[in-house]
Amino acid sequence: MTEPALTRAERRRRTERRILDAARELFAERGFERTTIRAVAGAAEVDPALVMQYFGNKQRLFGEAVRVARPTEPATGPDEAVEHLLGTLGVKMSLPPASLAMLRSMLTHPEAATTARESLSRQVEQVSASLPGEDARLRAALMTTIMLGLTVGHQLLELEELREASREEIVAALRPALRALAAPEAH
Amino acid sequence: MTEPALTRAERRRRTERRILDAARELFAERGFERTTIRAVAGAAEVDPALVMQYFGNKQRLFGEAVRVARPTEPATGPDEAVEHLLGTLGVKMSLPPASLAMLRSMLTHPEAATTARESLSRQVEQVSASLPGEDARLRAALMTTIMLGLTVGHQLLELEELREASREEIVAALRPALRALAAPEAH
DNA sequence: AGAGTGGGTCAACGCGTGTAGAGTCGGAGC
DNA sequence: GCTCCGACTCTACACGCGTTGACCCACTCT
Repeated sequence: MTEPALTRAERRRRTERRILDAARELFAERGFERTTIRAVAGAAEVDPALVMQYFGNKQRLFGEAVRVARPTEPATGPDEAVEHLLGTLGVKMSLPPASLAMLRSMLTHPEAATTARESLSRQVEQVSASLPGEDARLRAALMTTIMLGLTVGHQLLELEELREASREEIVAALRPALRALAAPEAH
Repeated sequence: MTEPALTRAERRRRTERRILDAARELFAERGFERTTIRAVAGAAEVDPALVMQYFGNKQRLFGEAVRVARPTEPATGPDEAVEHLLGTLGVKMSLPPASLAMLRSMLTHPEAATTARESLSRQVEQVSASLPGEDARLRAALMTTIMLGLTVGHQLLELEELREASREEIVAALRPALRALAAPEAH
């Protein structure tokens, strides 16, 4: 019938990707502890042992699932920093599953916590560089944690009060608050 | 020697409290999944079976450990709402262990998530009532999630950038941002 | 066509967990 | 002073987990 025409390497990458996608989804949904290798294998329609064969152990699977490309943009000025942060809230306010997986587990899994800290520190550094004032670092940290709180509340806790607002409404309401932190003198 | 003079009921309450304190501490530190009944019993210097006898099962133990008195203060005005939120950050920015235990597990434990949602919704409602404007509810939600992000970043993730600042510095830096949300017209 | 590689499965092990029930023992009550 | 009660412990069970090693079988290569 239809030619499968899948080389070995292709098949391998395809199932490896299926496993990784399933893992990301489950980690994002339930966190590290509540996600079992068996569940991942089931979602990927694969034997649990194959997951081990590909990724060694659960921890490494998590590490791979959570790995995400991180584009670093240069700093310009306070207003641009604010808009860049607000732009972080993608269309329909959804982060990539890999990031959600990491965030979901950051409070209960040591390695996820480390990854989250590093990622947040980078963002603080980046934002801080484009802010004026001596306490720029603290204000950048506050701006970053504001975005963190918003993401946690909206994506992970799924708070009604946030879910019933559109992205634009949230951005519009939040902008003044971030501006107040970005340029404290000019209020 | 020294009179123990502990009645049965007293002894019982004392050990029950030791268990509950140990549970709170461990839940706050490691979250629900990583905290074992055996570890709680060990920390309370008690047999694991006694924990079961007192609290029935792990879930109920968690529920008891997380239970916290919730004072509801009446709403007055936007400025008071801001100061009330800022006042939430207690001395040295530490929440009661029961609250930390709940927060630690809110992303990975369904029941903790529900409790967190309810608690946050109450706060949104309360703040919202003292804000002007039609989108008061959204702005109140944003103010609440800002505090949530700060608590998560400071208490649970222990971000350096926040830890190296004093409570007063944080309050001072954050106030304008909250004010911008509380009274959007008067900027 | 035959050998061999490698993607994939099967069955099982060891461990730690939450949990249950029988048992112990010292102080309280008559 | 004997008995009972209740705080507390001991032992064990069943289950689900991460993980392992042997195995199978289709496709590729010569």
